[in-house]
Amino acid sequence: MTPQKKVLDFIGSSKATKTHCSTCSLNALCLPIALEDDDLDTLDKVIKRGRPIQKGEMLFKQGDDFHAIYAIRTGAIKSFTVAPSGEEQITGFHLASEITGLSGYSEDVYPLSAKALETTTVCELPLDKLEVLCDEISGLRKQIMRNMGSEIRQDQQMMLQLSKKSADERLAYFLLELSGRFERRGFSPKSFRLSMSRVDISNYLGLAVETVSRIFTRFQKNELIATEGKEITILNMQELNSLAGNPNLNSECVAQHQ
Amino acid sequence: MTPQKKVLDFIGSSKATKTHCSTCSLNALCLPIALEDDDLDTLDKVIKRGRPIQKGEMLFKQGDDFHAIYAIRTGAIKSFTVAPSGEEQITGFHLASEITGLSGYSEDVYPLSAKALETTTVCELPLDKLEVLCDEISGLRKQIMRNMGSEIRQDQQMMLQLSKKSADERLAYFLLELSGRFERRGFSPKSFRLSMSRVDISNYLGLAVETVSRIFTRFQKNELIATEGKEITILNMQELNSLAGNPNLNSECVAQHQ
DNA sequence: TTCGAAAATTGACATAGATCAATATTTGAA
DNA sequence: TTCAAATATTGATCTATGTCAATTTTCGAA
Repeated sequence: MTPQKKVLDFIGSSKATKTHCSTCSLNALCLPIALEDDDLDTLDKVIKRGRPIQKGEMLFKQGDDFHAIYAIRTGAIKSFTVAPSGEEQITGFHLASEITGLSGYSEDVYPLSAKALETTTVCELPLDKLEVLCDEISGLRKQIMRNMGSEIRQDQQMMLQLSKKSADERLAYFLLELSGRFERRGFSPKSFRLSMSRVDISNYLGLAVETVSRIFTRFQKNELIATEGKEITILNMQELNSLAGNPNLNSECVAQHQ
Repeated sequence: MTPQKKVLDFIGSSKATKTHCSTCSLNALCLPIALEDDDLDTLDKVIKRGRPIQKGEMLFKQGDDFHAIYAIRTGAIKSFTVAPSGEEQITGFHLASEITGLSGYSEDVYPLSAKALETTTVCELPLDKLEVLCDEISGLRKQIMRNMGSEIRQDQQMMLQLSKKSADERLAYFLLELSGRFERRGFSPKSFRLSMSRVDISNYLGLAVETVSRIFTRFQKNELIATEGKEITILNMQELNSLAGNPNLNSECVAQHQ
């Protein structure tokens, strides 16, 4: 595995750091190329590090001019579209180290809004500067396209969940998917913070709040998970996985014939 | 509105044509820049125009190496993922003039399969050549990213449909969305070919075949649509629109206070 | 043109999860 | 610390749509 420079580590620091990651996170802006120091400096000049965004504040709004993409340094945000009828649909949650705003590429305005779920700090990558950089640094272009590809893949995965899976399967999938993202960020996949409300979760999963709440309690009764405030602990990963319809995802040694 | 060169018109012909389109289709590779003749020649050398693909044949398969994106010249294809559990989920239909295979950018293999719904001809744009071209022609890169952005937007729209809308609303939305795509291709939005089966439609919309079938008959009884073989005619666009939850989408003159 | 298989339609019934309603718990501002 | 508002949980129904089953229609090969 080629060492990869994590641009986000760089973005996160005021000076260029040269951390490497062995596996590339689905959504992080990991570059499969080594950036020259010059390029790092250029990038540094381009990045805007703004004030923290408070819980409930908007990062950008549906219909705003598409002027930047954002790398999240700390915190979490939710993205959602609002239909002409007024219905809101949460299209995704973004955690630290992930990129948001990419769908703006569709037509020069953001087709969705992004709101902070907790106090959040971001790096703004202004589009005009990024455009120039993309032409200069071919690897950067590739990596942004890779990120967009991942978002497409993730959304299509979600379509499958929404159209084919039961409520139990959806919640199990949701928790495991989150868990995996924390793991890739180097945190424990067993215990993490659920910064979104039950309403947000139910909206995202296409279920009623009551249904989600009921399943949470049942999962706890069955000792699949434990919750304490916003913290959640996954007690039985194996079982949760099979519930989610992934017979043996995280199992290292479930050897079976055939 | 700036005249835009339709690369697909070019791709469709053996010699460079210079057609323009006034409005840019959501998914077509319309360039908002004018290509130089040199660039057109370069592009011409890159494009592979293969044998027609017969109904039921695969264009590419989930897990195949990501080596090309495809512009559809004639015909129609469906894209679908198959979950570890074996369930299939159709993630989209692609008609002539649209681009498919973009989600391959996520991780060097196609995360989904594409199968022809009828005899289909495509232009293959090999990735390696395209990469080089993207570096040379900045507008090309932008346009491909725009296409990816549109796909994200479309998928997220679909998430809303799948998680919030009733069966009636979904089918109405589906028909209108298709209609719109035909219109943008310069065909009648009122009468077009439904090349996908009821099973395909139901799978895509997250419904049972029986439900879709029932709604088709009901829509016909209510004189919203008429079908004859694979041809469908939209009789009452207005009503269908309000059913789909878009109170006044195509209405030019539904002026209302507020 | 005919025939068998695949696709579509229609009907009867079952159920997962929505909805409505009441209560409990958490949060955060004073 | 206290209290009101927001959020979450639990219970009792109701319903849209899935499932199973039986025709009917369409399609494509011989």
